[in-house]
Amino acid sequence: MTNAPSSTRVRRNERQTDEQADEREHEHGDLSCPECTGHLIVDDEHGETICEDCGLVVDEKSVDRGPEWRAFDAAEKNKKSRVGAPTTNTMHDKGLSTNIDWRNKDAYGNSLGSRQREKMQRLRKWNERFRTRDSKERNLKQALGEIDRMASALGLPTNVRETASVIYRRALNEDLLPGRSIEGVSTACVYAAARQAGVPRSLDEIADVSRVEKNEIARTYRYVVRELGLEVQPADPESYVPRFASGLDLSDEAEHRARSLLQNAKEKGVHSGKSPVGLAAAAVYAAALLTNEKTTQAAVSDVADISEVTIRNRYHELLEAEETIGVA
DNA sequence: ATGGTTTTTACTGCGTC
DNA sequence: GACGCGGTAAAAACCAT
Repeated sequence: MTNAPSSTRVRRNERQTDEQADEREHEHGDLSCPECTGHLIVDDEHGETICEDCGLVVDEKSVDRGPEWRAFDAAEKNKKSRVGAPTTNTMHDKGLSTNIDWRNKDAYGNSLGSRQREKMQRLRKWNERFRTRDSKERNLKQALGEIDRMASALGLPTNVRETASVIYRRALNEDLLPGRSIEGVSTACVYAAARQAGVPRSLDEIADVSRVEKNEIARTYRYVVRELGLEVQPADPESYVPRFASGLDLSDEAEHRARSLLQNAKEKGVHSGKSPVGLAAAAVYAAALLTNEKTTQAAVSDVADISEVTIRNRYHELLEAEETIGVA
């Protein structure tokens, strides 16, 4: 940013958004503003002397020790601050938290007395406690953001997001996270939550909005489900029907038809071992034919992410099941 | 790792508009 | 001739063992 020394600038309300700013500003003796005779304040952060009342910038000679660029809120400010140790992403807290050495030596290398040693033990213990708690908070915050992002990308309702967050929290509390990425676990939580809520999304759809490989999602999902004892029934083909139907602009009648087709199939036990998505897609396609609504296999395959071949196979089976029911 | 099952890919033929 | 549909064989993916 070109720090043009304009003669009179006015800064209002742009000031201290965080604690640190408090210390940088202090009263500037008995000087008063040439404009309004208000108090002058030295703002070391920006190297300016400004009027407390009217915001007039009187002097801006001193060195700017503040953050690199302008910041519009506290978070951004922190990010752009020049101070602090270099951060690393390899540690859960980016290496910014306090570490207490395990050696019982003081700064000069002398051994500590027994009282001091005890004190250090207590400090270590508590420091550790706070540190891990903090890391969990941070972890959670990031995960929740991620969950929200994916959920809205998938058009999932808020109750699913909440379920996902709850699952995530549980995973976090049970220490399921170490060794797994936040991304992966939050994705798995979304997947699980969507299924539990009866609005399942296929692994492929999930993988599309996640930064994690499908394989890892599946693995993490199984792990989370197992460890948390989550009960997730195998996805019911019917739960896919509404989404596909509306994606194809089909009538309610067709949708209803698809459901009854599926129920029939269920009774005949046609659906064991087959992918529920395929069945649902086939049912939707068949229903569209039966209600004389225009659809193509290609269209269904597109909205359901299932190959046309599979749709054909399934929908033959569906119709067969329908006939045998009619005969029986 | 392996074998069995399901799904996908790729290709072909048929009928219709 | 392009399109929708049906079928097939081989490859790939998936799953339980």
